Amino acid sequence: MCHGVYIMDISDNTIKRICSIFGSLSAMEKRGVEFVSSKELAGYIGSTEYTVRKDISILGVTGYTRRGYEVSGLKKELECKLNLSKKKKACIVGLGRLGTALLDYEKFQEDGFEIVAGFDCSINRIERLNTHIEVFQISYLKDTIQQRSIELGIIAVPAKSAQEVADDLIEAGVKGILNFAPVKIGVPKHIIYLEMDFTNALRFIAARSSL
Amino acid sequence: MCHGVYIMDISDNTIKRICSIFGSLSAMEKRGVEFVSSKELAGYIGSTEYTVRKDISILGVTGYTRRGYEVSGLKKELECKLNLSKKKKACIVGLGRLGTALLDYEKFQEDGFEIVAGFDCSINRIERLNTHIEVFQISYLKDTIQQRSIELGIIAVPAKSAQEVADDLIEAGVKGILNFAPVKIGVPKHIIYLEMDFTNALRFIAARSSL
DNA sequence: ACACATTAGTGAAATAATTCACTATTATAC
DNA sequence: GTATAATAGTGAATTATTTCACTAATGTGT
Ligand SMILES: NC(=O)c1ccc[n+]([C@@H]2O[C@H](COP(=O)([O-])OP(=O)(O)OC[C@H]3O[C@@H](n4cnc5c(N)ncnc54)[C@H](O)[C@@H]3O)[C@@H](O)[C@H]2O)c1
Ligand SMILES: NC(=O)c1ccc[n+]([C@@H]2O[C@H](COP(=O)([O-])OP(=O)(O)OC[C@H]3O[C@@H](n4cnc5c(N)ncnc54)[C@H](O)[C@@H]3O)[C@@H](O)[C@H]2O)c1
Repeated sequence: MCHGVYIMDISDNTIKRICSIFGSLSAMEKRGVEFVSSKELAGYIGSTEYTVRKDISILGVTGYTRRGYEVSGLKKELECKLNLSKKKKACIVGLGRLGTALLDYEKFQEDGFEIVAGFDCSINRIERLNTHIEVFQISYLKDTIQQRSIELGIIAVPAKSAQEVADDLIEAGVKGILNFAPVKIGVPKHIIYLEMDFTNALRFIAARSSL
Repeated sequence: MCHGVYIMDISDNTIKRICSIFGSLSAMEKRGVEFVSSKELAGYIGSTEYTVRKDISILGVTGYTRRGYEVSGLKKELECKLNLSKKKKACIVGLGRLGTALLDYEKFQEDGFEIVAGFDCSINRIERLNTHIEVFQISYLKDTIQQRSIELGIIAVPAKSAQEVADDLIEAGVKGILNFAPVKIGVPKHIIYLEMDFTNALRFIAARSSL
């Protein structure tokens, strides 16, 4: 952690918005933008200027009156507060359609997430894969995670195997899990867990738009 | 809409939880489970029994004392209230690694979302695709959406094209958009919009676990 | 130099969401 | 049949979050 801020006291909503802000800042930095106001940031992330200012001030970061926030300065501060400066190693379990799409997605790398291994239970599938990431049979999961100090596990196996895979990942020592299988996985409190359920997303859109 | 409930007055949080509950109920129904308590449901979706009961009662659905909710009954009620009973037609724009993974994902079909078309700007790519879904060059987007009454658009193009694609989808008449490009798209108020940003998800996990 | 407009910072107010506390009901055990 | 325990339903209390209202600072135009 950086200094002065107890990130565990900050709400999930704030952390999620700060992550979005961070993404917007990266894009702006690339475009050479120097300053950005809370109002503009709010537009980029779909929030309000009040909330953006409060979120940023919760992290103890300040801007400049009449100019807003200095883009690369704010980005560095957020990086530090959110502990995003260090590259993080991740692995993907389940190298089917979705898993292989994720495997070679370059943007993870750009954003500091390095996919250093892929796992699948099917030797056939592994042998047929054409990727520059190293892929292993699932039985090597624990050893590989420990040898390479992999901290993040991404689950892309069928729902019925997801819990089992998660248990193995946790036993091997990952600190966080991103789950793409459409099922809620149980994890101990010290493991950070997030689910991306595309079907639920479509349901939400359908419900809200009363199709 | 069903009757008696004004879905637009219900909070996003409640709708999202109800969507998750719906997913859990589908799984339970398949396993032949007959009754489920608010406590169990809370466990499945990662919430509390109080919140689950309140959410369900907001929709005007009731359970049975000492037994909980009747699984298939509750599922039918939610289906009706959330307007999930009718099959919804969707299309995918951008048939790269992610788009093609989504294209043939059978579970969408099972859950009432029918992918009826795919679009890409690259003729080469389209010709090389091996799928049972019909795929088109992007210039056919508007006509196809209108002829087939497609109501949902799924965006899987690079970030820099996402806004343009969204504008075309909206002009063609979709009611909702699910965006996988890591950029916030601006849409008019009557369009339901949801973003799935995997990088932000990883950032959240990294921040929370202080890797 | 001065007035004005813009913008961050922030405590207070308002709003929203969750949790609690309690009631009523009913299945189960004895 | 009665006691008990489990569970939904729900208004009230609590807690969390967002929005507002105001201050202070400072860049811009005249
Ligand atoms: N394909 C999509 O677009 C999509 C969309 C939404 C959700 N999902 C979810 O993502 C997950 C993967 O989907 P997919 O379409 O890639 O499926 P898939 O069947 O193409 O691939 C699954 C892979 O997991 C491997 N696997 C199965 N059990 C395993 C285990 N115990 N350990 C290691 N590997 C194992 C299989 O060999 C296979 O390669 C599923 O849970 C699915 O519901 C996929
Ligand atoms: N691959 C992943 O695992 C992954 C993960 C997270 C996010 N994403 C996001 O999803 C999107 C797609 O990723 P991908 O890896 O599949 O990329 P990709 O480059 O493999 O595919 C993009 C496809 O979009 C097509 N395309 C480009 N511009 C278009 C336009 N204007 N109209 C129609 N088609 C167009 C291209 O021809 C290509 O087929 C990107 O925004 C990416 O950031 C992908």
